[in-house]
Amino acid sequence: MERAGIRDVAAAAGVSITTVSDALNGKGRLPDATRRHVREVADRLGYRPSAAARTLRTGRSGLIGLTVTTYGEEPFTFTEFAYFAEMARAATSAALARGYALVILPASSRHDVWGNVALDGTVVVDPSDQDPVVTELVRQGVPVVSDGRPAGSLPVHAWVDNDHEEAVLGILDHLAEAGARRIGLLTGTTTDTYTRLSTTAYLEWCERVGQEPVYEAYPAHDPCAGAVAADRLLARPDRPDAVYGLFDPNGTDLLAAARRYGLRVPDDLLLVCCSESAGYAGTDPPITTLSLQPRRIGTAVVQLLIDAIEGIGPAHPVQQVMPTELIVRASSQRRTHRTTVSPPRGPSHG
Amino acid sequence: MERAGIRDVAAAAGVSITTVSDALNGKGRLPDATRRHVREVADRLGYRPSAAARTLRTGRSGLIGLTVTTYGEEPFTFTEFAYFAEMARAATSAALARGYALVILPASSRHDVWGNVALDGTVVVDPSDQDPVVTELVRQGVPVVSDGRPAGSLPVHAWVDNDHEEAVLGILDHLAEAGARRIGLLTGTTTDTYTRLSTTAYLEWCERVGQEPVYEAYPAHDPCAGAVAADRLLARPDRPDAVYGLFDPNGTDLLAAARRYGLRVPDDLLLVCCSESAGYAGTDPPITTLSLQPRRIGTAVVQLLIDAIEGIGPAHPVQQVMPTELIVRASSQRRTHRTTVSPPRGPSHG
DNA sequence: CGATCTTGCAGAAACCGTTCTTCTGAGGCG
DNA sequence: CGCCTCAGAAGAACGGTTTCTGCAAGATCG
Repeated sequence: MERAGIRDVAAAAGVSITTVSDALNGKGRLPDATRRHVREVADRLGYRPSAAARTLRTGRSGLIGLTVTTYGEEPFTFTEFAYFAEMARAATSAALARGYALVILPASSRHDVWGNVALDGTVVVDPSDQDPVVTELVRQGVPVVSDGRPAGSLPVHAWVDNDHEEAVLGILDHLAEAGARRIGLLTGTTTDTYTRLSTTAYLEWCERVGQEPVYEAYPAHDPCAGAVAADRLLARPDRPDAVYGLFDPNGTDLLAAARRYGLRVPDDLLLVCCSESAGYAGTDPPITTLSLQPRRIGTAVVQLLIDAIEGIGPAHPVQQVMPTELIVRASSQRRTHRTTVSPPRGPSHG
Repeated sequence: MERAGIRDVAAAAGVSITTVSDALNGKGRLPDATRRHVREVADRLGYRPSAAARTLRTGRSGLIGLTVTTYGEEPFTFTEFAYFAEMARAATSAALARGYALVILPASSRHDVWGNVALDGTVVVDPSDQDPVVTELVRQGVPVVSDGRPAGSLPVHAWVDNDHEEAVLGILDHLAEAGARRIGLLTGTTTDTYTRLSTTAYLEWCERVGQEPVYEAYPAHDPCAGAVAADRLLARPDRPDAVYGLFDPNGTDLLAAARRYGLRVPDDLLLVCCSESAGYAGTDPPITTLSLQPRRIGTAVVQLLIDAIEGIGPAHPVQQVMPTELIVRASSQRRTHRTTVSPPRGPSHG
């Protein structure tokens, strides 16, 4: 039982190949009767046009790459895990809704894999400086949209990102309002834009309010290093009374470290971390998190990319900044029965 | 600047198209000098073979589908979230290592998307009974391997699954050993194989040890229903003194419910749930979880699928049962809070 | 020294749907 | 009645690669 081709349909319907193609794709000038007849015959034969042939002729594959920079062997790291999963999920939905499918392609994939897939465009998550793969793609004229500001002068067609400075400043203010007097930061040693922007925002805030910065940096892609860094931060002589952790696992890391030092959260230590994990609603105490809203980002990135592929919208670079969301939980709110220092600005949260 | 085709390379190198193809793919009978020359010219011209043309000719796209049954709009549900993300990650790595890329294609995708992608094979996660997409794929001769036993008589080429009965029995024994006298179950109302096998294993165990079953079932794909069901379970007159929850969020749901009823974990209530979330190491108390080891499953599924695509290995259905891993934490231990890692009773150690 | 093999490469078919061009009547219009 | 237009449909080119077949020229062998 051979797969039916367009010729088979043409022969069975008693028309030409052209007519079949036109009838099925709604093109050409054909009377409805012919159209219906051809469609019916095609159905009866179980005809499915060959995706490969169509791609070859039209130059469109309907495939979008989802590229993520890798550390070591894994497609994405532990720290980015929940973020990436959510973002990929939203991107998949958005792409599908417009008739495209997503191909997962880590930047460090074997070169032959990249060469073997016909991509109409690519989403790049957190492109590293001068990423050779991205550079090559752009050179070939493949539309590229990035999640996260492209580092350096990577010539992407558009990017979507959060306003990381704004987010950090908001959190620091929130902690200060809750009574924090020395806010520490758990940050990364990597040079990516997220880490860099967040850290400088922290340093600027410290300078503005006149607080000595208290931070520890660690290699964020190492799943064990976070716990050690959290410990170091709380072991310092100038121990902070509030900490913001830039990476997803920092919440549990800091909570565990606090327990080891006999610090009660939020009484002795206020805690916030950046995470998409719903688990932080169930820790004891629940931890306040900053959500980067990966779903909105994933959707936006795909829309922008498909617009670029289909030649819709502005021909030149688009930059879209998405809001973040602070999910306030017990870890960043002092108990009401406790004597609170009057907050530096604004009324305290009820 | 047009993209260079194989003809351009042939012309520039002063040889035939055949020679270029052979030289670049290491086939044919060519002296090394010619090979080198052609390669050099191809490099100079920036020649990249067209993936579409190659696919058309060879019938191989190098693309593997990753299909997941959907509830509502989303590609995968909240309950399966962490599992799926881990599994997809492992599958991606495994596929890439063998030169294939993964395409994410929910079973409910628009039909045109399925038709527009040339797939060499598909991984189906938890195929539902008589899934029309899978049936169609198999009919077309596309290799299909499933994660989870296929329901009904879905004719997949191979499947990989955990031994769910074994796992449940192991957990129940573990809880009984920790002192549980009435073990409850939080289960689902869905008819999928995982839920069905786990529940019947529970019922059998109850019968064997002479315990009256105490369980609550809820629609697992509803993110809110779990909390309600957990509450119901602990509100019963015959309240259990230990609970196993079949789904990922059950741990936090049960913990919250226990708090509401003033039950201490593990003193008054022992808790275990099936989850891949690392967050359960950081709750108070840390919760014992059963890991289905999605990474091993994702890897195995892809290996099996690619073997089938490439015609390696047994021509007929393979069934591979993977071990689970019980990560014992404080929530299921009454005495010392030592953390051990042990698989449930091995099948051959009887 | 002719027959057979091997080497090095070229030509052309095949893959299969889309699109561009052309052809044929039929009907409208002057 | 002849010319023009246009609906309707057919034919052929096209896209880029792989692969099968073929052909000369030199090497080997009996």
